[in-house]
Amino acid sequence: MRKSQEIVSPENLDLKTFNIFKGLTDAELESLSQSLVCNSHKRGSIVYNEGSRINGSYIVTSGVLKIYKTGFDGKEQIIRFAKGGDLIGFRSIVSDELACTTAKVIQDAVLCYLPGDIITSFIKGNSEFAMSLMRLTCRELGESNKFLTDIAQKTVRERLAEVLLLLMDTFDLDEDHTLKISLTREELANMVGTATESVIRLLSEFKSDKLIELHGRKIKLLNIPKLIKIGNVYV
Amino acid sequence: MRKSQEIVSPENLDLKTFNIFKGLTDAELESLSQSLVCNSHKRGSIVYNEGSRINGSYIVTSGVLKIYKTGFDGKEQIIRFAKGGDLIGFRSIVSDELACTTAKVIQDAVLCYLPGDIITSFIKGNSEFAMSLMRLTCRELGESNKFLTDIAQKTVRERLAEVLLLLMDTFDLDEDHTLKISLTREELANMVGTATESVIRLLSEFKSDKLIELHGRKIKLLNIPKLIKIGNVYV
DNA sequence: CGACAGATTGACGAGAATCAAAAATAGTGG
DNA sequence: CCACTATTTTTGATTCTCGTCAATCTGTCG
Repeated sequence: MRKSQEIVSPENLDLKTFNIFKGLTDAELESLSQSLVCNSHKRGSIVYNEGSRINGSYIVTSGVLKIYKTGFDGKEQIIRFAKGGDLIGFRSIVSDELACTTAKVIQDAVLCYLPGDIITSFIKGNSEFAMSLMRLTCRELGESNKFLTDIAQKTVRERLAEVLLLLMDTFDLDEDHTLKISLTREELANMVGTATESVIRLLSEFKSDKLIELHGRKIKLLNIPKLIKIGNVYV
Repeated sequence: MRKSQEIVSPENLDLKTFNIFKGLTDAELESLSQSLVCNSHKRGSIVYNEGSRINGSYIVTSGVLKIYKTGFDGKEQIIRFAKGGDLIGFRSIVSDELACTTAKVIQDAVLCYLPGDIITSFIKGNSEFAMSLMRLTCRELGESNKFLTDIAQKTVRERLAEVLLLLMDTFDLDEDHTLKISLTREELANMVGTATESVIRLLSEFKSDKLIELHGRKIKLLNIPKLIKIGNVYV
């Protein structure tokens, strides 16, 4: 089973298109592109593991990854997804701790490795970069706290509706209102924080209520306002 | 009912003792102490409200605050506590968003206000400060993700044991193994993410099992290893 | 003393987890 | 491209944790 690790040339990569690098000078961008090593990773491959030491970060140029924690009984809790344009793994670099999540490819991806030293040197040398990285982290923290409250207080039904809407925001719908991302029922359950069977039952309830349509792993959203109402999602 | 807002002179405040300010130069510390306005806040007073715009941050010099989010049905979810030495409210400054939590005093506190501009200027001007603020945020993010997973996967019983241990780590025990912090049953429930009655029932179960002793709001930990086991808390 | 917030206990039901088994689908190798 | 296997999805039955409601009790404070 050949997985991941086919080198991709980073030359044709326009770093300026990555929001996070907007603040870098031309010289810094040059040194950045020198240090980048880009690889393609197949679905299923693990980029880094919870508990391991990470010495660098990865820029996602294409594909999708799930970032999750493993509970003490082995169940995964998906914290978020990463897609093209996202930077992953820098938390551990900055906080100087072991990785607190696992990053796994769920749609074939091209990732560019970025040594930790470069990140720290950019943070130290370029305050605008530092500020935007910090802004990113703070927003993520806000998200995480919101999600924490939802899981603690909302029912599974509410959370599932909310997750569908979240997936819509993150990955968009195609022309016919179908979520562009395909997840297994188990992955959905691991986002919602419930059992796979509960997700299945609720999805088919939503289907009978004409809120969604199911075609294998593809989910079509028929009635978004109602989903918003069910999920108690504001703004 | 006179609440909060008694001015306290900040002169006798040694900023160097605050970890977060370790990286600042003497000049910066000087300008910092010029800008500080310190007030005492009584139990029950709210420092800032979820959804409001914050223009500055607060250093906690003494006392305890709870930082919480309010769910759509009005129930509080406690995210964390802040005590002497902590900096609160800077997340919104950095991310340039409205406050995503409420900060409420639960033990009379002295707080020093710190204008947002100063924080941003320190971040921009002092890379060591930027780095340590970022480290703080990243650690908090790690915590939040861990807590998220726990709430999603652990039972109320496990979470209550874990919360008792967390309170031990955060606020210490006094000589006779009693938690130094006193919380209402409702506050405990809002940490654990459950109903008040459930906390009460489980606490009295723990008591019958000789794991804890209850004296009003004071909780004495009798069998910490067992609590660790129940809570599935590692390291 | 009376009022009030917080704590406690009991009864009950709903929501969700678990277990088991069958059906459908995807992935694999020849 | 087909057949075979493994994985995923689905459904049903059952159990049980936990939330809700209601009533009582306790302690505090003016």
